[in-house]
Amino acid sequence: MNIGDVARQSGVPAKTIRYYEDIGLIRPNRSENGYRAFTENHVHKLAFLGRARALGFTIEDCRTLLSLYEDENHESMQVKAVAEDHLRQIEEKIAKLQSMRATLAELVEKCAGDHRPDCPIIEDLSPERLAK
Amino acid sequence: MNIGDVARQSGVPAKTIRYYEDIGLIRPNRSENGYRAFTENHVHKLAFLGRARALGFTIEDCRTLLSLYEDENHESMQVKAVAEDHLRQIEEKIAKLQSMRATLAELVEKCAGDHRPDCPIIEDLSPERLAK
DNA sequence: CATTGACCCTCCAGTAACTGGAAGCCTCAT
DNA sequence: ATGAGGCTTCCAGTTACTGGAGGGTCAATG
Repeated sequence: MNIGDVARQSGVPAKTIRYYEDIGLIRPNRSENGYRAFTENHVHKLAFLGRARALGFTIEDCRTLLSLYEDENHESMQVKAVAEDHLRQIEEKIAKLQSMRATLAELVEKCAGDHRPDCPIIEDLSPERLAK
Repeated sequence: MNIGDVARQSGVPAKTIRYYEDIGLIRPNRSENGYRAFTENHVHKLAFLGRARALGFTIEDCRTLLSLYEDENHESMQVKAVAEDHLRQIEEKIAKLQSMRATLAELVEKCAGDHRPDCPIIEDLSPERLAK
């Protein structure tokens, strides 16, 4: 199978597939003409990667998950550990963003948004406000 | 004032201050010895930048906000527009992360996390599940 | 007066995960 | 044989810094 077919079937862009080969996530063979030659298994792996990436796992996480996916004797606790760790990081990010949102939403609401210069947003960012 | 003092006073690391000069966010003078020479105004600007970055504004947003901050005749609607846009993007990110969290939390909960290989997380990521 | 330690300087490289684009084969159909 | 796609490699750019090497400067001390 050529890269285009694999891209269509897995949902992973050809460019990204080449990149994944570069960093050693997949290792397709080569045809005589120099084209990458993929198997069904590669399609599976790439779909797996696409799904994992969509869940926000890092490439390094993906590398780990992929090796567990391929390992018949993996223990579910290994997988769970990776996922739990990732979940924690997502929750941290959410918390940080929510705090930003709260501040921003408040400032935006207080700002008249008219032709005058007075603006609580700028004031909040300004250090002079501390001196007042 | 030297960069170290400014870093302490503004809370922005020296390394970052140099970077901000590189990309034209601030323009300190130079002393005869080649050291950057900062004024109080630079400290204000850097503190402003630090605050804006903490709220998640991009550097380009910061550039805009800084110029509005410096412009006596700015209109609050200009500021509000930038902030609203940013707020929208934050909300999008939150939504995306929350959706990831929901999926992940469910999978993590369902995973036994023991020595057996069976794992709903891996299964969810696997494309074979589609064939079943 | 020389040295030491704390500052400061300028590059250069690396981070994460791609993405776009140029230049140039390969293949198949007309 | 020619033209449209598809494939190849390699280089550069994205975001916002951060770390480090190699090397001046300054103030105080022995």
